[in-house]
Amino acid sequence: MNEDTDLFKAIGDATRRTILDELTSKDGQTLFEICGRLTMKHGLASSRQAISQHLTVLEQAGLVHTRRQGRYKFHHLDTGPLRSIVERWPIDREEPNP
Amino acid sequence: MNEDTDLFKAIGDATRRTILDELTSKDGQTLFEICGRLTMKHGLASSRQAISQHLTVLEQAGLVHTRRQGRYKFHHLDTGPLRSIVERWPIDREEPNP
DNA sequence: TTGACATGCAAGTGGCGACTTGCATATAAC
DNA sequence: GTTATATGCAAGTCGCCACTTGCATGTCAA
Repeated sequence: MNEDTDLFKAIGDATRRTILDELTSKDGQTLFEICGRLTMKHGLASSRQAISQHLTVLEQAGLVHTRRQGRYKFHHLDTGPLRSIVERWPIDREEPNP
Repeated sequence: MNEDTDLFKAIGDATRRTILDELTSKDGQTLFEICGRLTMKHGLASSRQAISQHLTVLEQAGLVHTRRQGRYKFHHLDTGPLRSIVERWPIDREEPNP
């Protein structure tokens, strides 16, 4: 599976996009913290295992990097791969002023 | 199904991304023209019906607009919806010079 | 009008992916 | 050492989606 496939597959799932939103608002969360905040803030009721698998997919796509510390594993957002989308097709960056 | 779901689902398929590539290099193609060029240039061997269904998905996502003229139907690219991706997460637009 | 061309529609099939379930491992608190 | 905490792994289920198949509709040329 090539890089593009990994990337687009990763952002193709609504729960994974919400996880990216969560890491945008607070970077470096643990799995349990993400689970809790997804339930609280976003009303999602996904199990820990489901979220864990989502994080694995995001990591394979290079959108999330992890850092181990004792029994904790912190997840960090990296939007770098998303730039390839912007560069692939001609996107107008700014709306012209009316 | 909300807008985001349509958009990310649309670009989640490799064949549909190749169609967007094709329309980027030559806009306003008919279904048959797209089929031919996908086979020639990209080595894809998808049937006409499959491509037609892909174009429907792209149109639902707002990435492709169509224009009917007699028995022909021309397909036009619109990258506008892709901007929502750029705006959703903080993407560094430019690499800093080394 | 007859035939060729361009597209549309709808049911059926197969595989991939999201999610669950159950257990395992590792670290830290007591 | 014992228990609780945080995460990992793997098999199984189920629904969705890409693709096919077959036929229908509409347009233009002769």
